[in-house]
Amino acid sequence: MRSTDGPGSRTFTERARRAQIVECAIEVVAELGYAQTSIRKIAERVGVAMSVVLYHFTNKEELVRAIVIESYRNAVAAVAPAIEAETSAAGKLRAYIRSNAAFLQSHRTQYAAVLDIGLSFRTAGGGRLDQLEIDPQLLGDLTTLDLETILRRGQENGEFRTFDTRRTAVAIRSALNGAVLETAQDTDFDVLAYGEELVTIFDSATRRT
Amino acid sequence: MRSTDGPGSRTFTERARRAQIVECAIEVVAELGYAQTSIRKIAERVGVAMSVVLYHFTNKEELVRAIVIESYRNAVAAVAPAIEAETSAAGKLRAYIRSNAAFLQSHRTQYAAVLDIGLSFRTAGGGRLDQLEIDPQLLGDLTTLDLETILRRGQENGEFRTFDTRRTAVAIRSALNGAVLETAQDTDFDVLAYGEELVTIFDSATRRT
Amino acid sequence: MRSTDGPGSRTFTERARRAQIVECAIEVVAELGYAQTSIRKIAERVGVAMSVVLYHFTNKEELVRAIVIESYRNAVAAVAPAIEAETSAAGKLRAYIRSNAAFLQSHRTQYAAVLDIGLSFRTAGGGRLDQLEIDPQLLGDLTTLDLETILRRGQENGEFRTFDTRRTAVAIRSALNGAVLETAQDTDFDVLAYGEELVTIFDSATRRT
Amino acid sequence: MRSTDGPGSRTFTERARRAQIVECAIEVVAELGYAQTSIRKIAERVGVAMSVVLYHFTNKEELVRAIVIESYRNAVAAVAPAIEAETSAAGKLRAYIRSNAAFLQSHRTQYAAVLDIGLSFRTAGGGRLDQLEIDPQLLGDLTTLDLETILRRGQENGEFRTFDTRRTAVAIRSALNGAVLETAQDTDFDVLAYGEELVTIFDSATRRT
DNA sequence: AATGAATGAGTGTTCATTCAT
DNA sequence: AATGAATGAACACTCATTCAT
Repeated sequence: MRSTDGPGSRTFTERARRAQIVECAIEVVAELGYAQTSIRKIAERVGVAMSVVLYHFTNKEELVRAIVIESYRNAVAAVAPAIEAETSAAGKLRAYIRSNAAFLQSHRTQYAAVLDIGLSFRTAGGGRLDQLEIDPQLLGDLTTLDLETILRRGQENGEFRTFDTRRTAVAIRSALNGAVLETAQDTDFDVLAYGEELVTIFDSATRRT
Repeated sequence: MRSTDGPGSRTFTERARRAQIVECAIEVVAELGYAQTSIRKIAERVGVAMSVVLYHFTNKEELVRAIVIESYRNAVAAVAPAIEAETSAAGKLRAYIRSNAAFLQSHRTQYAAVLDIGLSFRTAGGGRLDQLEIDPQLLGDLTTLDLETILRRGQENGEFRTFDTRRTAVAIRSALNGAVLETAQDTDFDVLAYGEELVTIFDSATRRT
Repeated sequence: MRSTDGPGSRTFTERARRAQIVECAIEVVAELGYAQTSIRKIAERVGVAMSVVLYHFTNKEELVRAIVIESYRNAVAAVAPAIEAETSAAGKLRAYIRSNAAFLQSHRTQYAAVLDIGLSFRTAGGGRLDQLEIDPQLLGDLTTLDLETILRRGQENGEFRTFDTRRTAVAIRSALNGAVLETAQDTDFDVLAYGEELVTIFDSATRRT
Repeated sequence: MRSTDGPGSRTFTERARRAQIVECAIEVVAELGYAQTSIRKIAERVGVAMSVVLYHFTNKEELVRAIVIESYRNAVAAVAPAIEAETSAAGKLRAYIRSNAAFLQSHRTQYAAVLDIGLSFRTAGGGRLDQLEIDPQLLGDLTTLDLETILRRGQENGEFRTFDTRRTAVAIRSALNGAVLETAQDTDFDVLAYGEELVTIFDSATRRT
């Protein structure tokens, strides 16, 4: 079993088990928080021995990597089409925010888990999630999803006014992430309405006056 | 030593040690993340035996509570005057964002630690940080700091247009918090400039058109 | 390893290890007293890492439960046949005392350990041994062993005179337990002779005059 | 402060504090059990700092010794007069059992505590309570209280029949101790009635037929 | 492909004891 | 006479990881 190889190198059974474990791991993290999640608890939910999880993933780090990749791909699959369906930069920005909010609401569990991992995870050396060095190929084509690119194109074609794209992109992503934390504390928080609020806010912040 | 008493009931030595421990704890959390922070590591940084920390704080929870209180008070002390110096709602909003950004830059470590605790901390019963039941008196007067109040007053006196104050407040706070995560990944991230960007964004999002 | 399952669900290795640990635990308790017994010390005697003990027993409470069950079963196996071999109530009473004394002498260590546990053990909630909620099935059929029943039957069939069965049963059991404490202080104490003395005492205390 | 000296070498204040600490210690042991009793908890009940307890007693062992002595003296004071009031050996035996039962009921707490200590306590070297080497002088004149002596004298003057005095004395004391354990489990247990039962039992076991 | 057994490092926490004041 | 501060040893327990089967 060589878990660093691509998915193609694995048998059907192996792929199925890995998927099952990743799925359960996401559930456990979402329920208990990453800090309280242990390999044993994940194995218990899957219904196998703890060592089975490590047989398929060698490392906890490896498992985390798999969770992140899987979640990213789900998010991309949900968000990308909506963005691609729009032609204008403003449309793409609105679609980005709305589809993220929608995905966040429908995949609340998964989103919360990944966000928690993103915040809590540290490598043995203390490094954060981005030190995980995930092969970009595994995440699919992210260009349409890159917020900064959307903003820059909007400026280039004159739809948007002048502002710092990097910082504005950070603001938008942070505001979206904030919804997850808010729902964690207040389960009645209306994420879709929040998304609309963000659309309004960033629309007026970006459009030519 | 009764850690539930007010600070006044403690000796000079005790107060000094507690302050020292809290300070080191903040550093450790900021460096390693809350999940990787242990009482032993904190004690090592202070240069005392682990049991000394527990002599002064009874609990890990007690220590966390002290960290949060200390940090909150610092933040309030840094942010409140700037807000109070402004009279208009728009001015208060700008002051809120700018002074938060400034504090965030100068107290990067502390802010990151508290944010991490706020995200990762769970009580023994699984409760989050707000279940910590901190005596509000210890945090000082927070009314001038309440973002939602600022927004509502601005709407009432006609400075701001109509929008949902709750959701907008969440967006502003989330955007500010996002800066912490961004600086964690990119130490060159210019927080003050980011603050200015947020001022512009939320100014145009709130002002009457 | 699921220690709540019956013994049948365990592998040979597991059963052997558990038995070995229980055996060593009894020795340590008998030697040092329950209060001074730690999992680490037990593990040391077994010759394994402390975590091995917890791998097999989950809890200290779980281990205590296993000790009690094991000892009880041994005692029942040693005492019950002698009682059942007798037909008269007086005969059963004599057999009860004698076989208990005999078992006590041959299993001095074990008996002392269980008695100590019975006296010192407290659950996390402060409950005593009887709060351990041991499945009665694991202890075997205890009806023939119930002292009060023996006494009552003897009264019903006219062998015994009138007396309070509950209180007399307590006296008999207490007197037997006392032998354990006595041997702990005086290793030369002749338990069998003590048993004969008790037989005489309680014979003359129960028989029709 | 020299705690090994007699009581005469202490000031009034010192003696008062010691008495207070011993009293509280007995209460704590009776409530929580000896194993759960710590010096800190005792100090808390007294209302002083933990170090005060150790200032007065140097050792935990020293404190235990004081508890045992104090309790013994109380018991002697309660039991001895009743025995001395009787002239016959049979009378003394009855008085011994009855006054012990009565003391046990009225000083349930204290008796339970001392019994618990007697069972749980071990010196640093693993020795039991009797290794504490308590100066017999501190306990007062115990000859009238010695059960074996009473039994032997009864045999010598022809009141009692022949039996082993040592073993019978053990049986009587064990039966009395059993009442403490029984009340610990069943608070409704009628100790005085139990005492009467023991009187009957050991009367018929000792008297000439 | 799966697993049971074992392990050592680590966790928070309690405790009796020492010592300077 | 009393105490606050500190400490190291011990405690039960959790965890990711290794390995033989």
